Amino acid sequence: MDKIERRAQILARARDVFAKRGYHAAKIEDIVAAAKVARGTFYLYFEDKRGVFVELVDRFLARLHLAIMRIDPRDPSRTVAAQIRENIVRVLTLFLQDRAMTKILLTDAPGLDADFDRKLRAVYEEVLNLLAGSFTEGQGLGIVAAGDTRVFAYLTVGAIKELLYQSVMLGFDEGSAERLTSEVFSFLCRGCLRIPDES
Amino acid sequence: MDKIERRAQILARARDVFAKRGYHAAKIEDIVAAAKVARGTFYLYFEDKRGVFVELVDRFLARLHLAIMRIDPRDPSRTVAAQIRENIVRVLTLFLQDRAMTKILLTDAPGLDADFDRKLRAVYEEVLNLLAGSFTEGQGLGIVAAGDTRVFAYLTVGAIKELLYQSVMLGFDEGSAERLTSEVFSFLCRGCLRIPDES
Amino acid sequence: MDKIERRAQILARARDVFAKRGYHAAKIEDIVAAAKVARGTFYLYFEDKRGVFVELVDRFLARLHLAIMRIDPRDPSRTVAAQIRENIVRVLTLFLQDRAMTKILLTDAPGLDADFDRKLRAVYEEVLNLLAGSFTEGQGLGIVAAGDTRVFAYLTVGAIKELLYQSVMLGFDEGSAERLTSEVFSFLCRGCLRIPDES
Amino acid sequence: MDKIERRAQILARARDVFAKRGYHAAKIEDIVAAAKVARGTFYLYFEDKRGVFVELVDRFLARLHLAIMRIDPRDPSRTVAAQIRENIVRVLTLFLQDRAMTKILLTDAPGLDADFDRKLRAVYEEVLNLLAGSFTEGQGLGIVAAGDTRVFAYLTVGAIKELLYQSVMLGFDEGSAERLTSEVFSFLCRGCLRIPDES
DNA sequence: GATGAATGAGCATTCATTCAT
DNA sequence: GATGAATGAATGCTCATTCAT
Repeated sequence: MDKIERRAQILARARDVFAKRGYHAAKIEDIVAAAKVARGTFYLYFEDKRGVFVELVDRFLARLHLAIMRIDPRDPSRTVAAQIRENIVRVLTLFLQDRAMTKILLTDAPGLDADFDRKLRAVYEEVLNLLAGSFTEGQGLGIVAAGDTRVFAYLTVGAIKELLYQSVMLGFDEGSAERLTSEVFSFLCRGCLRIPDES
Repeated sequence: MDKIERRAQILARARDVFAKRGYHAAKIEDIVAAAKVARGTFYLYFEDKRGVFVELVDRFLARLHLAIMRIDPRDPSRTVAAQIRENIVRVLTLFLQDRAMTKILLTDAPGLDADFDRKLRAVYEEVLNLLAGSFTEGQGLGIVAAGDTRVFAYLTVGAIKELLYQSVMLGFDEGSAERLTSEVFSFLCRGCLRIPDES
Repeated sequence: MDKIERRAQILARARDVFAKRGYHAAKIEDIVAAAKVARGTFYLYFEDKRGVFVELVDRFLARLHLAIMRIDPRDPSRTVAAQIRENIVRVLTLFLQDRAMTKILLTDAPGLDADFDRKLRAVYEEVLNLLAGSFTEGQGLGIVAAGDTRVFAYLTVGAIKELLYQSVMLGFDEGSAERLTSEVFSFLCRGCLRIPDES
Repeated sequence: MDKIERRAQILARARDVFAKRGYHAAKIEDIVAAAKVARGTFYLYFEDKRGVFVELVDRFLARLHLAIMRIDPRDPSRTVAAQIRENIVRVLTLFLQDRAMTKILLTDAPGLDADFDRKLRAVYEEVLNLLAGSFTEGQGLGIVAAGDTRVFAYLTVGAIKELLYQSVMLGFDEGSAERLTSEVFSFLCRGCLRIPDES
């Protein structure tokens, strides 16, 4: 087993342990036992416990980044609606394909420490800005409701995060991505209440 | 200062410390220093570190419980819409009035340990069932869209949780409850996209 | 309840707690709870935890002292044998009447700390010297076997201590003193083996 | 130094510390200092403080068990008297060779906690039963005096325990085993008093 | 490189003792 | 005197990290 493989092995087992036990309850002991390497070997490949954790989250965030594509209203080949759905389906699929990382990202990553929180918020901010920006742009095109687009972004992201968390916790399979996308998309288009909104 | 006050004092300072540092980084040392009591005094009022934490969360959840009231479609004095808005405003106000607890509940409470997680999920499940049940009832009355009401519940709760978390992190004041309620209510009624939903 | 009584009350309850739990496992909390006085009251009557313990042992040792009377071979009214038997019966009765103190003296008193151990050894030494001295005297009178009288003293005291300890632990009642005295006396006179001793 | 040696090293130093200070006054700090290992190393080899202590006692009790051999009255090669003397000499030698363990066993082991006390009593009971059984058997063969054999067993064991304790405390050397055996054997055969026993 | 034994700083918790009321 | 809340020194134990082999 070469260095690359060994590193990947530790990373993957660390991910499982973090997902199962949570960052604090996960002991280096658990990780090296799961990865079938010696304690010292762990430190040959990673700076420290925080190091593996951060790398796991960073890698996943990078993939998340790739999954989110800017909507182009002028794209002649795909409607805005289609592009939005594609984004949603890509994001849901990414998360549903990696349950462990979903759990880690949603429950352990925030609160690790001040430094990491800052970085996480920066990434999060970027996603929110992209989303809020798109909403603002969409308002100009008449395809987004009037209102505080930043709040729209929070509500949208929160709705999806919760759906993902519950899906992963309750064990929805990844095939659900399509169905869940429809539900989310509908929710974004028309909400769930059919009550005159006088506000 | 009598026992009740002293207990409240420690509880309040522990809350601040947990909110600021997170459960694991919060040391008993920090708590007693903040509460200006001796180490031993802390253990006079609470079983252990977990004990204060659990009590803080339990108390807050109890208040949350009181803030959520069942919607009565037959109430002649208040429309369903008004009742929903009142619920939302009560919940948002509760959280915005106690930033520390909001942070604790949203980032530290899940992941404390298996036992507490179970309890937390049970409470959460109750809220979700109430909401999903109301949605199902609402579908019969024609005031809730067709679809998986459990998913609606996840999306709704997630949207509100995220909004709250961001509000608290970014420092929105509690006066925002009214405005945020309007945004949430609109979102629930009409979503945010104005795109034909062919799904 | 006056001071004397209160003091006696605490002393008696402390004795029970020490006997039941042992010195280290006995908490001041247990003692004051058993004596039905406040924590602070305990310290009005006794220096500290060690203080009560030492007083209990001292008092008991004083009574033990009184129970052991020098054998007078010239006493015309009582034979030596009778005097020895009386000593044994008095000692056994004293211990059997106060099970708690028996347990405390035999298991907790030695090992309390270096200082107390010294004192205890001094008392013990006195008893041993008295006994060994009597044995030596007895050798002159032909009523004690030849041999190291100090060793005789150890063997005698040890035999009685163990018998007492077992009697108390197994719950012999104090009425057994007479019977046990006969057993001990016989043992001292003739041993238990009927084998020619060629040594 | 390999694992076995290191373990033995800690065990031996812990024994010395327990013997010198007593179980409760012995701090982990003292043990690791004496063993010249780090605090954590101690916990690498033993469960906890109670763990080392129990292991020390268990090991010693196992050796004690081996030292005590059943008397066979039909053995043509050795008289009963010789077998008894051999038992006594083996037991005395074992204890006199390990002063620290003698002190630990006699003063610290009883009273550690309820669980250990139970185990200890069980071992003790076994020895007593063996002894009392032998005495009963001996009565049938006419080589043991009439009387309560269980009491004989208590008296015998107590006499030896005390002799050992004093020997160790006062620093008799192990060469004394032979002489002490003679004294004990005589004591068991003929007692120490030369007074007509009319009981 | 790999190993796993060794390290020791760090922390929660206990409990004898004090002292303001 | 009596009370019991408050105190804080003391200590067992954990676990991330290091380093000799």
